[in-house]
Amino acid sequence: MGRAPCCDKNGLKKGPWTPEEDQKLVGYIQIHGPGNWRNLPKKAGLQRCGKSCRLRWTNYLRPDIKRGRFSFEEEETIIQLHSVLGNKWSAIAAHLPGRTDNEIKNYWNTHIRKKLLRMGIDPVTHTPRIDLLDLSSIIATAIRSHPILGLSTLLNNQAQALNPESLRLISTLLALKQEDPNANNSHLQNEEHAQIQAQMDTLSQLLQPNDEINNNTNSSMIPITNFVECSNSQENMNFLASNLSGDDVNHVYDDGLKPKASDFGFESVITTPKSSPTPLNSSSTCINNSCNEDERDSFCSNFLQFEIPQGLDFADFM
DNA sequence: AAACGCCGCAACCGCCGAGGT
DNA sequence: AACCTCGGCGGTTGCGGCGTT
Repeated sequence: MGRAPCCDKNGLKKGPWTPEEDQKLVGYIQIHGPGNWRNLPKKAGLQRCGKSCRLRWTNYLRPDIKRGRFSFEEEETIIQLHSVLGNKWSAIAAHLPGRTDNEIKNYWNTHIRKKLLRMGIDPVTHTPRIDLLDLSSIIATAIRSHPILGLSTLLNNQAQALNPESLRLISTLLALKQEDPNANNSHLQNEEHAQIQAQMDTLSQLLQPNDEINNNTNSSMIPITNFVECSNSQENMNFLASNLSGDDVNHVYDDGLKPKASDFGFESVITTPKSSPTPLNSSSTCINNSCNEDERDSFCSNFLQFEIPQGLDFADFM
């Protein structure tokens, strides 16, 4: 059993603060400073416990608190710091002037966490989790939107026919690829390459029986195995990412600006594979002006590896 | 217009560590 | 060493606003 809550004492008010209470608290602190929180409410004429007063002050009334939406830079910083610090909200807040730990925690739980989950990233470990992805929609959208695969007709008509085993195989394949996102196929170990090839062959077979239209449109098709055989895994992932849709394209940060094209690059967040022939700002990737938030989410889901920002001194965190 | 469900956020709760006695 | 107080932290809750049906 823990200590009894400090608010259990008789007559102490709980719940939302009134403007009058705020005024009393601010007025008292402006004159005397916070001092002893336990004694403060009595001296300030408040029917609150000290803890409640402290929380109200630190999370809401403090004059240096910055309100409004988190900027893209702040969001990026939170994700970076969280990948290093975990749920150390106060430590994270220390690097975001004007933001409280409570505010950051709320923002994490209501926005960032969900976003990461949507991207297939484990919000605890910050690593891609293929089991978190809504693979059916990803694959469906990707294939539907990418004519070079020649599977658009197949999917338009038979998306439901993609059985769970097919999707499982695709997920296995993607997971394999994600183990070494920098790897060019030519660099794959023979064994790994054979494993991927085997997966793709099986997938092709699984797709085949349902692929009536496939047979009618053969002239424009390339084998599905080309999906992994194209220049490298980076392109495969970009291809998937580039075909995802989202709902936050018009997101406006509190600086009044829409995300810039460069924002979508997550330059400081993502480790860009140096071997990639397709730079993040290339027009052939999703990183362009027409890219929306979910697209960049999806992009991150495949490549998200957090770099330590150069400006951060991690001695501070230890 | 009403009912319902979802979401975001302020506030609360319980625990912990530091410091004092 | 044991106990107590206090401030701080992270997890959770509950209410109000908003959108949808």
